[in-house]
Amino acid sequence: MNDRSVTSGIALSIAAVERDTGLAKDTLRVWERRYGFPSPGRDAFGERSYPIEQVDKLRVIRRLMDSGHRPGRIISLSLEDLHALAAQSVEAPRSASDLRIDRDDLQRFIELTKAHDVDGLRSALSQATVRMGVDRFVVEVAAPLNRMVGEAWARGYFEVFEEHLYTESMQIVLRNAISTIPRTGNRPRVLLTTFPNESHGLGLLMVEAILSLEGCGCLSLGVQTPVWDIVLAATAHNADIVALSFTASLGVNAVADGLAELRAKLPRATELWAGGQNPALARRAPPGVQVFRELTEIAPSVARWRGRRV
Amino acid sequence: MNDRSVTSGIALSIAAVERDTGLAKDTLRVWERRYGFPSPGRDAFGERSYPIEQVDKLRVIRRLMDSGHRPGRIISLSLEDLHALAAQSVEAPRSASDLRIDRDDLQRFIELTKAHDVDGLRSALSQATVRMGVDRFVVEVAAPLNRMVGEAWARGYFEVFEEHLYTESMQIVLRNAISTIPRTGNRPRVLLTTFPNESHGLGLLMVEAILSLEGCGCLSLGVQTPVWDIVLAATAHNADIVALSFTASLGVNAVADGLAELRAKLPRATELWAGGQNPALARRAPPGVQVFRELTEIAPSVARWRGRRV
DNA sequence: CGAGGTGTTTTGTCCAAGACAAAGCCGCCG
DNA sequence: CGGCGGCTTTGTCTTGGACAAAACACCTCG
Repeated sequence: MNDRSVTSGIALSIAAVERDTGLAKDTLRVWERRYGFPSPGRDAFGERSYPIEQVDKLRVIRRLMDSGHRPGRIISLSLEDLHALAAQSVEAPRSASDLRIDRDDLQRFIELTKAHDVDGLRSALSQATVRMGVDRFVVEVAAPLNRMVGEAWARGYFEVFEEHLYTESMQIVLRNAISTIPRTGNRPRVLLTTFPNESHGLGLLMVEAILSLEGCGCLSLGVQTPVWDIVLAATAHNADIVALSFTASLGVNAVADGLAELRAKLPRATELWAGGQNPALARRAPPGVQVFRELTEIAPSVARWRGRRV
Repeated sequence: MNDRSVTSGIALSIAAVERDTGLAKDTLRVWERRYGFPSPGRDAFGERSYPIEQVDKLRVIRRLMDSGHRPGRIISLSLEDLHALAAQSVEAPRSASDLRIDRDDLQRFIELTKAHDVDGLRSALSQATVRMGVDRFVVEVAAPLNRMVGEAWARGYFEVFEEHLYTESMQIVLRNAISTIPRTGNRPRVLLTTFPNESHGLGLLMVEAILSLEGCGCLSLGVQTPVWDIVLAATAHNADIVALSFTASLGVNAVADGLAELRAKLPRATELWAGGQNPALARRAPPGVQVFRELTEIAPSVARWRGRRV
């Protein structure tokens, strides 16, 4: 219809800016009203027209927000200040599991990614899989590497597309590893998926690998399954356990509410397991939900489940 | 912040409906004002609350619009009338490639999915791959099957989770097939991805399979890469071609604008290829973009590219 | 010094009604 | 039959206001 989002090369429509930055139109207007930035010009029809430099700045701001900053504090900074902030941003606390890892070793994978050497990265990961075995690979390489990549991205060291390259490569290696695991059993039957708006699927694959090694029957729905459909699938498949994975991309409340709703709708006999880096899981566990902070807790939990079901 | 898109199980917020139907919030409000449908209730905060049945109807309407109908004409029809309309409009314009297909044969895969027999589905698909060869499998099974599943879902025959089961299985089979293809060359170098909000990645895998068979150098970024990052990746990887895949989940305008913007930002020497079921591609092709309506057009195009580069 | 509770600020999303250009459709005239 | 002008339909943009949830700051108690 209206082709108002035509990109003239020097200025973008509000719809184009929404696409490029991920900031909703409403948000762009309200920032303009409150903070005076962005301050788009107007085209011949009286509609907002964003100069490309402002869009670039919006992109940087968006990235800083993803790593914890709030717009009101940073929106008035200059572009250089923003970059400086991004550089010093992450000095985060290390969890216990990180300390066990030889980070220098993992650094190699980061460098391969940064060099865009996808083939090298993929074969290095594959070699690590066979050298270490799938279980150690998942726990000692995949999991901490995911975290490092996330940090590198938040710091601005990685572009979005480099994070995509990494994710795609790791996904291929993990899927490949899973397919090599012989089927040694099928109980408990585990249904794996994520909630809507949670599009990160690597966690799911890591869990699937570990569970398969433990002889569980895994059925993955991929990412973004609505709550009601999780219930339908669990019932249809007669699942013993529903396992969900959460990154920080989902709001704390969405996680808590979703888990509560799912718990209420699931048959009582079906267990609900949740894991991932989402802060909602670091707090008290919702009733009836088993929370996993480390991948290493999975195997003992499977053993316990089998103990209960003897 | 506000997580108003939480799905309460019986009614959805306007943001959730936008996600589920692909209809913009503004469009939903203006339809309500003009046509009286949808007519959402209001929650405790005075905000629109869409009953699930209305969302289903909206989905069907969206589907019909994609095949040429206009909202004002069909929005007041009953759900049965809409289904009847959908059924008869599917009969009519059959594309050339569909005629070659034995639909009864594909029906088997649909039934395996409906029976939730994931192992059966997966091995049937794998067998088809080796029996037919990867290229015929992609063109004659994967592509039409995707379309059938999409239709079955729009018609309400499939639940969301059943569509997920199918997608996950097909993905595994395709990835597996791709990994068996020996590397016979690396030009043209093709970068594969989708735009943000386009989360369907099967099209990408089908294209990757065909291109790999043609001896191209494929690099997939997975789904949902922002325009600017596609440019960065294409430059970094020195890509000859950027290939994008579009389902109907993306708005017609978003496709046209995004392609125009991407075309403007890419180096002139880099070609831009686009394919998929999105109605935007059925119209006139945007300047500087090569549109593919059938997977079979890919191989000749690769040959032509090589001819140009001799 | 940390855990937990309370008040305040920040922030994203929603709402209403109006406007208008682009695209689709219809009928007229050559 | 085909091109062209006018009418209708349709999606997106506009302004300014409102408000709940999240984040933060501060305080208190163990």
